[in-house]
Amino acid sequence: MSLRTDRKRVTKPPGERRRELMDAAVRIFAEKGIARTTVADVTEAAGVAKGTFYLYYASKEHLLGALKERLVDEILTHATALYQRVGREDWWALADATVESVVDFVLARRDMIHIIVQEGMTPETADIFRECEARIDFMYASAIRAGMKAGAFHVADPELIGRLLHHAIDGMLKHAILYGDEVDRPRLVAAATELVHKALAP
Amino acid sequence: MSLRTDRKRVTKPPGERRRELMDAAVRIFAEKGIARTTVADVTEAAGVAKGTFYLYYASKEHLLGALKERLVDEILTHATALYQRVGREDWWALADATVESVVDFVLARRDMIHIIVQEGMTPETADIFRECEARIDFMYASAIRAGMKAGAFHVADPELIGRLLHHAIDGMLKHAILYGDEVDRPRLVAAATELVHKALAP
Amino acid sequence: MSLRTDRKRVTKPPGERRRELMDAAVRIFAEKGIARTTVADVTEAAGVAKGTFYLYYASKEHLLGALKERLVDEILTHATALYQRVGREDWWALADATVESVVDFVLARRDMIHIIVQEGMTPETADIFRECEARIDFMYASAIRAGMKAGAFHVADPELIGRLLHHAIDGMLKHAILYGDEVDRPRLVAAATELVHKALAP
Amino acid sequence: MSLRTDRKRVTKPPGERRRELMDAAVRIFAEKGIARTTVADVTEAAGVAKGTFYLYYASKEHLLGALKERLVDEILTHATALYQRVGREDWWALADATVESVVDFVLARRDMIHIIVQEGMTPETADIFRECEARIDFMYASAIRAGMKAGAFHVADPELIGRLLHHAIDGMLKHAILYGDEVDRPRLVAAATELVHKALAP
DNA sequence: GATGAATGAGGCTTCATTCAT
DNA sequence: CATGAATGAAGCCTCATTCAT
Repeated sequence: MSLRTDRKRVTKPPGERRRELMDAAVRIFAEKGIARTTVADVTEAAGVAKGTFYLYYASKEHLLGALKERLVDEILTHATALYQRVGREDWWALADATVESVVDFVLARRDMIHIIVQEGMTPETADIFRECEARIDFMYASAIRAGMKAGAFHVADPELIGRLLHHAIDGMLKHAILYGDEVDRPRLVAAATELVHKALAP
Repeated sequence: MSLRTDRKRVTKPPGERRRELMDAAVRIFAEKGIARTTVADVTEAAGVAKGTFYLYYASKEHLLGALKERLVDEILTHATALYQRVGREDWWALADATVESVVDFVLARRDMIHIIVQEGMTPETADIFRECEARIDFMYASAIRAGMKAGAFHVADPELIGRLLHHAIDGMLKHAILYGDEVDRPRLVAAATELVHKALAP
Repeated sequence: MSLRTDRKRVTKPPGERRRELMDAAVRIFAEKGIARTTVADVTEAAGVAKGTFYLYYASKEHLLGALKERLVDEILTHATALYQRVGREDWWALADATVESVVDFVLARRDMIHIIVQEGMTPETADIFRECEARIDFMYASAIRAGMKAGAFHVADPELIGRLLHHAIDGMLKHAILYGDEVDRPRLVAAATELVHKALAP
Repeated sequence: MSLRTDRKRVTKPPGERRRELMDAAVRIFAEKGIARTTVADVTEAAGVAKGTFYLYYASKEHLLGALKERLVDEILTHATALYQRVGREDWWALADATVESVVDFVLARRDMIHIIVQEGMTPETADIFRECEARIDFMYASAIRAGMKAGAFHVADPELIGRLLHHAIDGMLKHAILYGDEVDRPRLVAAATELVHKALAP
């Protein structure tokens, strides 16, 4: 009945092992919750011995921190790429592209988002997210302001409208992920686009 | 000879004890997180002995369940009250009142919302929230549809727009609660109202 | 084959439990060494559950600290009692009594001394022993000086001679305890007394 | 790509490697205690990889054994050299020389003595020390007896007096080493010599 | 009902030792 | 010979839960 793989002792480059542990952790954390996941669960899923975990992370908490940082990096990279396009193309096309891009970005990271939504915010790690959100809010606000200057958009409070729209889409997706709902992407994109258009239209 | 607080052995009506435990739990959970809060922390905050806890709740998990149920009840009561007003008064006034009402409802429950946002969603308790959200979504969608029928509103996808608007405001508030931000209520209400108006306007 | 006592849940006064844990610890530590003794060993010997240990001591290290403090207290009490007699009785009789008394004191605490000799000095706990030894050295030196003033003793360096004599007897006893040797008390007392007499004689 | 010290793969004669490991171990053991020192600490201090350790010692325990044996060998060599002089020179000069020689021997091995005093006596290794001490005690006793036969010394119990004097000086030094005290060598030698003279004088 | 000492399962972490390179 | 990533047994400690008073 033993599932013990009778592991062969395999040495891998540190980067790869790290990634394997991270990926295994994301999978298991999303599946059963962080609190209910033991380090043993993670290492088993990653196919390594329990001790190996501590070669790469000082504790479960540290692994979580690394996961969050990775997500934050990806978010910022993604957001920055979109932000670069501001002013270089049609304002409404960019708005539409942003909606779609955000939807796809989040859906491509269901597990990780699930973790965050489920129980991800300890006082210690809240900071990196707050910082991340602040930067994104700034980009949204700046983009809206630029669009207003160009005469394309008009809103009374660019900053808050940006954040409200952000939360609208984000909240929708997180809700679906949290409850394991199927997402009707085209319909969601259509509705979100409608909302954004109406919100930004002069 | 005990060095502990020489607690008096006080008998209280079950309802009151229950409420005391719940309130203490909400306070402490919000403060240091559910996982990091022990049953002893809760009973200490409630001013009772550890064993007393188990006279009222079968487990820490059950207390959490009770807390969530209480919140869900309040949410539904609140939403239902608003929903009763549909069709009986001016559509835009009702929309505005709803925005304000939701904002106040959430802000009045910072601690409990903090708990939920932070780490409150276990697979077991997800169901009651999903159910709750579903009902609310239904009310929003119904109200919007009614408003459309009355010629006041116009949207392409009442259901999704309702949910998007809901998440816009909700997400905004949760974000503030999670990061302990001060909320500029008038400004938030103004921006949210602007968004709702634009979104529902024909 | 199970030796599990199927422990009855017994509540005892804190002082008694503490003492039981201490006594069990001294026994086991002396028997198999501190490093090789686990908390489980101690609790088993004390007839309590593992968790009970932590109701009384924060860690194995803390228990050790408490044991050492207890020993230091006993040593100082004993030394002080002897020191009170200085000047009130015959100088040589007091010297003889001191020798005997020290021998008996140490032999009555074989286990605890064993622990100390074996591996008892961590940087953290060294301080309380250094302090203890300093006080005792002071008493010996003072007593010898007093005896000199009274014309009974004569030594060139009262302080160092006091310490040398102290170490002579102490080292002898610790050696015997460490190696589990039988101690021929009368012979040891006779030899030590001879040494002390010759050392202090004018 | 490694972030570690890029150690060169150096092959050294076994004797040298052994000595390097021993010396590193003595240094680190004395510094932080045996229990708190890991094999990794030792190899790091010795500038070799962890695995290399096991090419030279079967276990941490074995290294400790080797260390102790080395000390015991040195002690016996030293003691034997002194013992050879018995009967060939002035009795009191030899006594004085012995005192000085012992003081210097111990002080030259502070670290190793520290290790022994601190926590070095396991049931397994106690034997080699007991044997060592027995031989030394025998030499002292024999020397004193010879001195008595020659009319130079007089004591009632040569064996015990020898051991007491031995412990007097030894204990003094160990105490200083254990607590990191500075040793006033001339004063200590003077006092110890005084004691020895008085003790052995007829 | 109320208490809080006692319990012990279970998770975290360390580190001596192994072994593929 | 030398390396150091990998292993996993072993121990520490926490804390939800029980139960004798």
